[in-house]
Amino acid sequence: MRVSAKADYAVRAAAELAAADEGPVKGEKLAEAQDIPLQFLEHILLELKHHGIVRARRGAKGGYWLARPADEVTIADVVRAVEGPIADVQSTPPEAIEYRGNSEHLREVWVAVRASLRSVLEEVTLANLVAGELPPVVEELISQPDAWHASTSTKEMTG
Amino acid sequence: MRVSAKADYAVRAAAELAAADEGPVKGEKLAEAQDIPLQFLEHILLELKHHGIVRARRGAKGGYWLARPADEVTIADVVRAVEGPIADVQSTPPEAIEYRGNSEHLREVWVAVRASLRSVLEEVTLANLVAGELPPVVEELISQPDAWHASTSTKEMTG
DNA sequence: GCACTCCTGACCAAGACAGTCAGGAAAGTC
DNA sequence: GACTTTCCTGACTGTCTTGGTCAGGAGTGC
Repeated sequence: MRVSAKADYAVRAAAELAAADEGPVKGEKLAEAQDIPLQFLEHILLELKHHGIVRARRGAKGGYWLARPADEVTIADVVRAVEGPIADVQSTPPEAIEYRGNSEHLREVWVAVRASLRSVLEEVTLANLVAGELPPVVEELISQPDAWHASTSTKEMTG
Repeated sequence: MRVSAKADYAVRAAAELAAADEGPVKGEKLAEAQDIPLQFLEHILLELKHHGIVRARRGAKGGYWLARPADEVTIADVVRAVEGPIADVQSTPPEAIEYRGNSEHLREVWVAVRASLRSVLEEVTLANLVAGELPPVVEELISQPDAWHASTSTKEMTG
C-alpha cells in the first residue's frame, strides 16, 4: 500500500514533460528539474516509452516528449507503466481471488479499494497536475483536515 | 500499491476471530479455516497482539480473540498493524514531502490517494465483513461494473 | 508434571527496490 | 565521414522486503 520512488519519479518526470511547450526535453534537464538520479531516471523513461506514454529521439536535438496530449494521460497510466497493476492482492487481481469461510466478502472490499484508488488516479491528468486544477473528487478528499494527518484512528495504539 | 499476503492473511484471520462466538480460537484452527501456513500466521497474530488488535492466552484452553468488539475494529486497523502506514510515498507520509517545479501539486494527489484508501478501509469493520453488510461507500464502488475489470483504460497499451 | 498452545528469535531463498556502471546505437552537426 | 550528443540497454550491486520455515522457550490448565 505504498507508492514507490520509481512511481513518484515517473509522475514527476511526466509532469515536467507535460509542462514543456513543444520540442523534446533532455533527460538531464528532467533529472535536474525534479532532483532525480539521472541514470535511474533514464531507466524509468525507457519503461514509460515501452508503455507508449512518452516518445524519444536520440542525438543532438533529442530528448523525450509525451506521446499523447497532457490532458489524455492520467496518473494511473504512468503509475501502471512502472509499477504494474494497481492494488493487486498477493500479485493477483482482487476479483480473481476466492475467499472461504468468514472472509468471503473480503474480495468485495479489495475490489472497492482498487476502485477508490482508480477514482483518484484515473481522474487526474498530467494537465490537471501541472495546472494545479485538480478534479472535484480530489478537491473534496483533500478539503477535509483529517486527510492531512498521519493517522486518524489510533485506537489500536492505546489499547 | 499492492496488498501483501501478510495483510490479506491478517484480515482473514481477524475475520475468523470476529465470527467466533466467545472463547479463544486456536491458531491452528484459524490457519485451517483460511488456508494459511500456521507458522507464518503465528507471527502475524503476534504482531496483531503487539498492536492491541487481538489478545491471546497460552495453554490447554488457549487461543486468540479480538481485543475489541468486532464492530470497533476496522480493516485499516488490521492492515496498519502488519504493513505500517497506508499509502506512504518513498516511505514518507505524503503530507511531509516537498515537491518542486511542475510537480508541486503532486502532494495533494498523494494525500487524496491516501484519503480515498481510508474512506474504504476505515469504514469497513470486521463485523461488516463477516456479516457481508458493507457500508454504502463500498457498495457504491463495487456496484459499477468497471470496478470488476482488470484495467479500464488501456490506451497506453495500444499506442 | 505434563500436555497444550502461544511466544520469540534465528534463519533462509527469492525477489523487489533504488540505484550505478559501461558501453552501444541512432541523430544531428560540421 | 568524423564527431558530438543523447537515448538505449544489459549487467551488476547492496540493502530491504516478502513469505515463509525451524527450533526452542514460556505460560496455562489439568
